[in-house]
Amino acid sequence: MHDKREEMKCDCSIIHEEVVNKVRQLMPPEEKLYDLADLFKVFGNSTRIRIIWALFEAEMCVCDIAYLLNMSQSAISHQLRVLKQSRLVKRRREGKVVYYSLDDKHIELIFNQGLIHINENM
Amino acid sequence: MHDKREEMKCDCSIIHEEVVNKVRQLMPPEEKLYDLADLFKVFGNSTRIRIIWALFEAEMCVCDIAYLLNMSQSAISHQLRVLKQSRLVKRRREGKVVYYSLDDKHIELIFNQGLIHINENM
DNA sequence: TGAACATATGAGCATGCATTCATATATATC
DNA sequence: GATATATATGAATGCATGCTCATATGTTCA
Repeated sequence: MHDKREEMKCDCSIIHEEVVNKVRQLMPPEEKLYDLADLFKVFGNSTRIRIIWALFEAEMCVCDIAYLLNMSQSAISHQLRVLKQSRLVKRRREGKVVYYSLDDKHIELIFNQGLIHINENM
Repeated sequence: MHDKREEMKCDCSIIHEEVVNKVRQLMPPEEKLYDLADLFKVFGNSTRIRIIWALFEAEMCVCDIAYLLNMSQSAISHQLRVLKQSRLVKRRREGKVVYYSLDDKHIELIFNQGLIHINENM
């Protein structure tokens, strides 16, 4: 039997064990928090943010987006792939052209809350 | 006088100039979108997400958080620094111990929207 | 003052990620 | 089928970032 402390990565003594235990119970499952971080990771890039915001206003093809954001077609295409994999956008092919649009109703709410934060705190 | 196309980074012809112009007008200023991406970047890391969520439940010291998340004191301290710089947490010193708590009312709304997204889409 | 403890921080390292470049795929038109 | 155009994608590259390790700072107490 060895002391619990020896197993700990945190190299300090626990100070408020009761608080920690309470918090541990109240927190969402680890897995959810990892998923949440992954979602925000997608939003944490200005190119993707700008693509998403552009798609709030209208469905657009890859070329439109690249022109709008003044970036290469390839760069946009790579990022659209990321957004597609996160199921945030959907595509529709019409001949040679592929149109992208948003595939989620919550994004706008999340973004608007984010903007409120920014406008009040910076 | 040279063709507008030659200045473009996107190596394709524009297809829907009207749509692009409309969208350009409707989008928030570039700067806001960069700030928004920066905010989400902070949330896009599972350690920071877990710290923030823990602080929803109670004020805690660095040591508590490190123990709760089973991470080193140094790692937590570095991340608290990031959160502090983004004005998401505030600190209060009491002797040797520094207590951290949330410094923002919007975070919870943003996170809850994020969770709604995750729960419906995964 | 000096020892003990909580926290902060700089440097180094390893990994992740966004873009570019070259090229492949898909579709339409001749 | 051959060409042109829109999009997709793999590899390479350069930069950002999260953690560790060592150490500094700040505070208490003897």
